[in-house]
Amino acid sequence: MFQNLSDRLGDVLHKVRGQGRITEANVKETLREVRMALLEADVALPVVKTFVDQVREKALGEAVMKSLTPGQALVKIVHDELVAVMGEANEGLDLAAQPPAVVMVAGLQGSGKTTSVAKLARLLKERDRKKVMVVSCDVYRPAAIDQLKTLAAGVGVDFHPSNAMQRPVAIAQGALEAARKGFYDVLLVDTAGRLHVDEQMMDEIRELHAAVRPVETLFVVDAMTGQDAANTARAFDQALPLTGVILTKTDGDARGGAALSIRQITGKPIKFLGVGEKTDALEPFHPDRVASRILGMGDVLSLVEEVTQKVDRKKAERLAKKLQKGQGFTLEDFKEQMEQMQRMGGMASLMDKLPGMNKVPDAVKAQMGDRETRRLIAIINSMTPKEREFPGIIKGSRKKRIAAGSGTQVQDVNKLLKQFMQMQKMMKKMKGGGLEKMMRGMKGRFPGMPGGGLPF
RNA sequence: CUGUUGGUCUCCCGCGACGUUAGGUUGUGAAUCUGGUCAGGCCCGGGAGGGAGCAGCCACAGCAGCUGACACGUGCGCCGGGAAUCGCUGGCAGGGU
Repeated sequence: MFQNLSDRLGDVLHKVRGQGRITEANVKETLREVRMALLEADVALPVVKTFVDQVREKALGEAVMKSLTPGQALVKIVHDELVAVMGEANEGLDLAAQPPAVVMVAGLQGSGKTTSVAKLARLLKERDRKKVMVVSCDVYRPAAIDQLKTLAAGVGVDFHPSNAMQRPVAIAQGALEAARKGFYDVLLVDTAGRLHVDEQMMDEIRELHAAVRPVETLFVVDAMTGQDAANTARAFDQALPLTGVILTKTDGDARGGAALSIRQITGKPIKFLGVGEKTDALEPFHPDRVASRILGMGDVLSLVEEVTQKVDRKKAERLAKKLQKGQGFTLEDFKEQMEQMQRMGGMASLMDKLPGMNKVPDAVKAQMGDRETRRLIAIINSMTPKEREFPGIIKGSRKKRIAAGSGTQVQDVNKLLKQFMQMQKMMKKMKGGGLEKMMRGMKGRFPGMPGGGLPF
């Protein structure tokens, strides 16, 4: 995400990073380029202006000039300013109200409201252990209600039925009543997409808002609309008291203008980022982490959070214990590891968050990416349990069977076995160290990885 | 010597015992050369869709254990019934010397 912006800023700052001395002239030059980069990223002009001014003021202060590594200091200032622009700290949802806490979403057509509702429902259910109900008040778009119903079933939250013949306000009130009776913690209200110039529709949503009195009113907006996102948000805010923003489709947004502009223009915090199509692709918005990511410094914090959330603890522990007991690391374990990696969104999203990785060309990323991993998993899937346990028995005719069954070549099977042997050797070395040591070992190996420790 | 009556021997029938088999049942269950269903991966197709198919699962073959016939078998039983025999052996009755 934010690939272009990240590249541009990365280049600019790379130049100054190593410099031992910083003059007013090259600060000016640098800032000019930063400004260009931001404008190209479709960041709103006033935001760019204040941003650059702020950076200049601080950069010319004594702290930077006297610093032993002025380049580094400058980077830090840019980083801090980015954070400031985006709103300092992460703001979560405030659900402290008398349950059921109502959360309403609003936004333009096609911005991703319904999907965001589903994602949010899942997050609240899985991370915060809330009892969640969702309801759709979209009586205009065909099948909108069914869509939410399907999504709700997919993420395992309750859906309050409604149909296109009802009035939105009536639906919302009915749902609220049901949520109260069912002792739900949270009621998520999906609304129809609308334009802020459509008076009739804006009246409707005002009415809706008044009827359910949500504790959170989130504006859902497509990141790819750039600074326009900020403008529409502001327009909506004039009609409704928004409490925050969900920025969607950030995975496809190379520029980042929306993320950087919204806070400044509207004064509303971005609360979540939609980072993909699947229902687990919703991240809380942490300005500092996003700033780090933009500057190519990696977002190890998010990565760690994600790992702890998605790696199956029990399985990992079982594996660690098994290794400690000195039992072999089998193909089955190997497969499990790869599957976990897949669950984290594959290598691509993983590397997106690692420091220094944004210099790796996309082609390489793709190559070591999911496809290959999926094939490896497929190969192991074609083996019998015995073969997974004792790969030594896999000889010619077995290889032939496995290759045919998994749609690969015998060479691929050989390659996998070889990689597995290496992995096994590595595991043996780490025996006794437990999970932490294993993780540490892997982390150390990551940057120079191709051809190295991990099988990709 | 004759008659008679047992045992033995021989044969038949029954019962039993033992063995075997059909069947039942439980477990196990072929990497691939068994069937079904086929995740994943693969192939064809622009797509809609198709196709081959590994692992798994289910089943079947196989194997093992238990059970085991109103089915078959038995150098078996000193078990019952019958026939036959008078070869061997015992009892009883009558006659002769």
